[in-house]
Amino acid sequence: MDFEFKVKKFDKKSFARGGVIKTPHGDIETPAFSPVGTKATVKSLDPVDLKNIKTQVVLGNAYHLYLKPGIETIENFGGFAPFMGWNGPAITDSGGYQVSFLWNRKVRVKPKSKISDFGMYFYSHIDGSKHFLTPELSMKIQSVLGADIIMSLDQPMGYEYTKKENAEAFKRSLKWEEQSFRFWEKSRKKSKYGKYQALFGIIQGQLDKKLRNECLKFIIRMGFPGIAIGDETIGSDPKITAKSLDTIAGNIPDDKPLHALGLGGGPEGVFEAVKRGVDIFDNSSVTRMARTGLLFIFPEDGGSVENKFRINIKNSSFRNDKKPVSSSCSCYTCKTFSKAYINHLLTSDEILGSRLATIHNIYFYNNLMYKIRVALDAGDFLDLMKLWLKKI
RNA sequence: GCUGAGGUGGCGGAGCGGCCAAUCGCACCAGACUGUAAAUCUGGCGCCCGGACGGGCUACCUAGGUUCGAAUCCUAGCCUCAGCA
Repeated sequence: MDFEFKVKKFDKKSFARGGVIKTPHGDIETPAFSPVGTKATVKSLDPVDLKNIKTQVVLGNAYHLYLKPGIETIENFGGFAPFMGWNGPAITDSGGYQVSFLWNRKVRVKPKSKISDFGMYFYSHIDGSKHFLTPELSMKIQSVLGADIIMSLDQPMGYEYTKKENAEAFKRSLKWEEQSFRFWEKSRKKSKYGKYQALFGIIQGQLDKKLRNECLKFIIRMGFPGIAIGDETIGSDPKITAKSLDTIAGNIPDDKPLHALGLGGGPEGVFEAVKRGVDIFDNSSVTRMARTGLLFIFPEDGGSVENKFRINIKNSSFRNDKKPVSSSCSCYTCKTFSKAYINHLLTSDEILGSRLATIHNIYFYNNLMYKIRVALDAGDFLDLMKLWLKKI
């Protein structure tokens, strides 16, 4: 079997589930966190670091890697994971989010990208060159990137869209996802290197239960081996994330893993998501926050919903703090260094600071997911959640 | 000693009669951060009135002076730097 998702334990009081995703490059125990390695690097860490902090899978991006170094280079290395020296399971994103994001957010760059039913015109943020991203191209890129899990091309709905734009985006995503599926089938569901790639359909629809489920049914009907859920409502506010996931909680088939794209909201967001059936998720802010000084702390160290389970290590109050970032954390950073030292490194823009902080944050997340898996196995997931959030 | 240049907020450095509590950068203090265009971005940053607004006070080396009004002009002093002896 090339790809398989198996639930080992269903939580009796919620939609949470513990299981395993089997991929050509190894197993992923779920629920799992995937650090983001957009440009074929989890910023500041190497694969040995990643393994040491129990990383199971990394996520790369079609948009960025297509622009640089380009798929010809990646192909010479047999995929982006071998390129970066990572031999475990990998995921790639389709690029849909990136291009829409540019268009949607009106950020810094002109000209903006243009989206039609045929695909997305966009201008490279690196050299300004014009490109046209279609479902076919995204699939082609992702085939070369060679990840075990790949994403359909979509156009996420957005807060800043008008009603009409959102309706268009929704329809367009269904169309593109179907086209992605067809191209994937045509390439016999395999990467350029002959390994099976599991294509995930992405559920759109924001907080609209009808749209979400229409999309979900379509994905199930098509026969995608996995399901992803995305857009801004999965973002950084745990309450909205919960609302968003409530629209489809309980409707995910037992044999399809559910991936939350860009699941933010810290540990609270993770619990809310797992409770509603999320099996795997990625999030770029875990590593970005590390670099900017926001480090996660366990409840034993004072982490709570109120402080979002984190401290800002750059705050002057830590300048002379000899204690580790988290005394109940057994990552290399916490076992070896003081808060004062991490404070010093990050406020001095020393590169070691980024690395040590990133090690801690990813370890924290992987450890949290481990604790959740253990709790699921023991049948007391909601107790763990209550312990952390002081509520259910 | 002579000649020239200059002394501005923690630092660098604008301003050269009113629009100056003083551009800007750094540092500092906070905040934010979704499928990473992020070692990024945003805000604050003389003191006081709790924050904003508004207001008060003290300020541009020191001491005087000119002026309705001076960081900006004049005089003296002190100090720094460069060149020459």
